[in-house]
Parts: sequence; structure tokens; C-alpha cells
Amino acid sequence: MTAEERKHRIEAYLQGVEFASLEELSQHVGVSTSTVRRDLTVLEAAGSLRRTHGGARVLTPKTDEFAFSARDSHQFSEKEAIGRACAELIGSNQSVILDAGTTVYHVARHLEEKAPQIVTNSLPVANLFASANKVEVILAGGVIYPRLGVLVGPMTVEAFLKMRADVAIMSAGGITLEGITNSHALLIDIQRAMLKAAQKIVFCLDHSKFGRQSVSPLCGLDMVDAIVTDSLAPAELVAGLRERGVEVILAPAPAPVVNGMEK
Amino acid sequence: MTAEERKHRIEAYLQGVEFASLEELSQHVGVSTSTVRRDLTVLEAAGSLRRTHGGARVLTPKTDEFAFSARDSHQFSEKEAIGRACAELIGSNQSVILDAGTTVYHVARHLEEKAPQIVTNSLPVANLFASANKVEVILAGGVIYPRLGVLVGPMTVEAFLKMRADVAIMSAGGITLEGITNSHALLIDIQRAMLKAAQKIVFCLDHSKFGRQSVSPLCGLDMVDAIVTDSLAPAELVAGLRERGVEVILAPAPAPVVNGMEK
DNA sequence: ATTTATCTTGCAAAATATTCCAAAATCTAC
DNA sequence: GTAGATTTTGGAATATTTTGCAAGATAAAT
Repeated sequence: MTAEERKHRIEAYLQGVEFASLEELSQHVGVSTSTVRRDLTVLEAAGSLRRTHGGARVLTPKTDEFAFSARDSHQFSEKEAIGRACAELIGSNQSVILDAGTTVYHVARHLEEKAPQIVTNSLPVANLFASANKVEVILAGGVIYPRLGVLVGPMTVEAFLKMRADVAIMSAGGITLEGITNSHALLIDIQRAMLKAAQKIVFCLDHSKFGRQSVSPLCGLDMVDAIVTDSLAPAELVAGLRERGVEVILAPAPAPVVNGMEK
Repeated sequence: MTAEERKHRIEAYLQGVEFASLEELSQHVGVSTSTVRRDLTVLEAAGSLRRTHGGARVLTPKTDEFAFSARDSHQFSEKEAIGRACAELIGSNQSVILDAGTTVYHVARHLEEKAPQIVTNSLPVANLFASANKVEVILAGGVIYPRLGVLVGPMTVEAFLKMRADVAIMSAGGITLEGITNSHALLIDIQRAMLKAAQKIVFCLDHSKFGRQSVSPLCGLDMVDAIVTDSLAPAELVAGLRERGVEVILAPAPAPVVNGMEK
């Protein structure tokens, strides 16, 4: 990759995520942070982005609803930690189904180095990889559900029913010892299709989902291979899940990486 | 292979990939890097590309279609005028297929008030409507083609083959009296499926496309119902198209503030 | 005020470009 | 066709740029 190409990829990536840390950019383009720093200095002088402490951001934020909500959501650092921990479960060149949802979005942010094949119905995830050529992204078709930027409908279900993948990384509304539930009834059919398509099922759920129940039951615990959560998850429930043969991974608490917000 | 032919292949390859390293080019044309260097020096002097450290890049990147559409000032006002004019052709509550491409993207920008049903394989267009609840957007599935933000592959073709729509708004690489052509071979199959799915076919082509021919033929003029272009389109070709029964709409020239004069 | 993280600067190593030279290919004139 | 001249090519030596690392300086966080 030439230096020129690298700078363009930095620009393109930033357009997609609005803000990115030094670390994130350096992993994305595969060079050291020093080089990214130099690139950012040049690009800022050229007027195509603005440097901030810890990273860089675009000049004209699009205020994309979903892109935004993915970032300034309440438990940002927990989700970021979960994302990192979950990404480590993925091997190189595996095919991965990514569910829609903010937590899974954070997994996607850490998935690029693995060069996987990604199947998703989430527009934010698709945008994240739209300019990366390491990963092959397959987007399921469907109707755009405006508030969430998710593709839904029979077309989406069909697309996943035809797929096969190594791993599915899922999100949900709540988890108890009785199973996993979700609030968006529209998504249930799609999620069921995802579960069928994948060999290994991983759920990413921050601690606030533990002990909660949503309206629509999604699946029992027997289908779940692993759950990734943060260290604030209630210990009894975690123990209970482990008793039932579910691997539970607690993502470490420290979450320094990004400070996306201005002073 | 002659030296001349080799230089031509380098040019063509670069047009496709935007950037290329020395190594990449030398492998592609099958000569040493030294020779490629010399070729690049000549080609740069001739003004058909720009050398960079580690490789070369094209002068006019069209990658900007997706990532930098916001500051795509190249013929921005013409495309905007075309977009406005074309959007007026659409009635309320019609179903519209939108092709990928910058010009069609500008049509999309003016389509929101019509509250139509939109089908597309363009990620930028999908993003445009992702948070608007007036329009229903159906996104065809497929593999993301990174540089353009377009969904491609058999999944995409199938999706359109199953569709029916009132209008298709298309873009292309060139138009002559012999028909319409496009440069991206990957997109041809998808565009053909779009043409089959729609009752009325409208092409949006700025004047620079007139008289040009790209590699892959897309369709004859008999399939085209209307063409929207800007007022700088060559008059003879416009007349020729009208003779053949194609409705040609000239979008009024933009009125930029130049010396306080208005056109 | 202290602690941590991020930024700048300078330097050595790696990658890339330029220049030069000899071998191969092409052209030119018999 | 053949011999010689000319151009082109591939590689090697040298110069330049770029990259990554580390230490000190600066800014943010608590």
C-alpha cells in the first residue's frame, strides 16, 4: 500500500465512523501510530479532517442517527470492552454473522484485523467496513428500519436462511436462566435464521441485560455456546449460566481507548 | 507486448484501482520494477497519472463517489440540477429503483418529499434515507464493493430480478447513438436486472458522458424512455436521441454567483 | 497536585527513488 | 541475412524519503 492510498483510506474510514482513535486508525491501515500521526497532520493541513487529542474526526458530522447512537450510548466503555473481548474469540478467515445492535457494533470495530468474511443486516456495520478491503462484507437485503438502521423483512430472513457461517455474534434484550429474549419483534425471525445458519453462537450482552426479560422469547440457553459481558454482571446469574454449560466471558473493566466527545 | 501497449495497460489498470504499488504494477504487466518506474515517469509527464512514493495514483479519483460525496465539487452543481429535474419526473407513492452512482445519488437527495418506495443497491443512498421515516427503502443484498459502496454479486442480481417497480433511475459511463455503455463490468448484470424490473427507464447522465463509450455495452436506446442531462450536452447528439424517440430533458443550468451576474 | 495518556522531536532502520552500467532486444543499412 | 548502431530493459550502487521507536514535553483526568 502506498502512502497516498493509506491517507485516502484514513479519510474514507473517518467519513464512515465520524471519529476514530489513533490506535483504531493505525490498526485499520496497518502502520504504526507514529505514521498515522504524520498522516493526520498532513490531512489536517489539507483541510480534510480535524485532529483531536487521541484521534481525529471529520469536519462535518453527518449526525447519522444510528452512527451517533452507537457512539454516545450510555455504557460506551463497557460495550467497547465487550467488543474487544468478543473479537478475540474470532479466528482468522472465519465467516461471521453480525447481528444488529449497538453492542455488536462495537465488536465489529475490533474485527477488521482478523480479515473475516462478515454477513450482517446492520447498516452501521456495513458502513464501518465499506472502505476496508481486508474484509469481505455481505449485506443481507431487506427493508430499512429507520430508527435503528437495520434491514428487516422476509427478504432478510430468506437471505440468512440460505447462509452458513462459522460464528454468529448476537445481541438481545434480556437474559435469564430461562433463556434469551428480545424486545424488537421484527427482529426475532431474522435472529432465529441467524442462529440456524451459524455453527457457534455467541451473545454479547452488557450487564444491564442480565436478569431482564423482554416480550419475545428468542431461544433457550442450550443453543448458546458463549456469552460475553462486562465485569459488572451479577455473579449468581453468571454462575448459574456456567452451571448450565454456557461459557461466560467477563470483559475486563478498564476502558481507556476513546474519548470521542469534545471537551 | 510492446512498450506502448504496456503503458496503456498501466493506465487502464490504474483507472480501475485508483492506487497501485510498484510491485503490483510490475506483476500486472510482467516487467521489472525499473521499467515500470520509467513508464510512470513518462506517463506522469504526459499528464495521465501522478507518481507517489511506492506507486502511482490517478489524477481524478472517482472513489470519491462514496466517501467524499459531500465535497465532491466536480460538476457538483450540474449533477444537483440533474437531480432536481429528474426527481420531478417521479410521482407520489411510486416505486423507484435507484442505481448506484454519483448522479443518481443527487436524484435521491430530492426525492424525499415524494414519499416513494425506493429500491437500491447503493449504500450511500441507503444512508441518505436511513433516518427518514417518510420513504420506505428496500436495500438489495449482496457483497459490498469497497471503493464504490455498492452492493454487487449474484445476490444483488437475484434481488432485482424478483422486483417490479414503476421507474428505474439509472446511471452509466457513456452514451452514443449506438446505445448506452458502462465501465464497471461488475455492475452490468445488476443494471440489466434493474432494467427488466422497471416499467419506465430514466437515465441520468451529465454532459461529459455524451459521445463517450465505455467497455461494456449495457442496452440500446430503444429501451430508454427518458434521459436527464444538463444544458451543456452537445446539441447534435441530443437532437439525434430525440429523433429516435427518446425524451431528453435538459436540466436548467445552475445559476452560480459569478461577478453578480445571473444567467 | 499527581497521575496518566497523548503529543512532539530526534534518530536509526527500512523502504523507495535515482543514477549508472551492461546485457538483451530492436532498428538500420548494407 | 548480417554487422553495427540505437533503444530498451533489468539489475546494482548510491541518494533520498519514509517509517517506527524512544525520550522528553505537553495536555487531559482525577
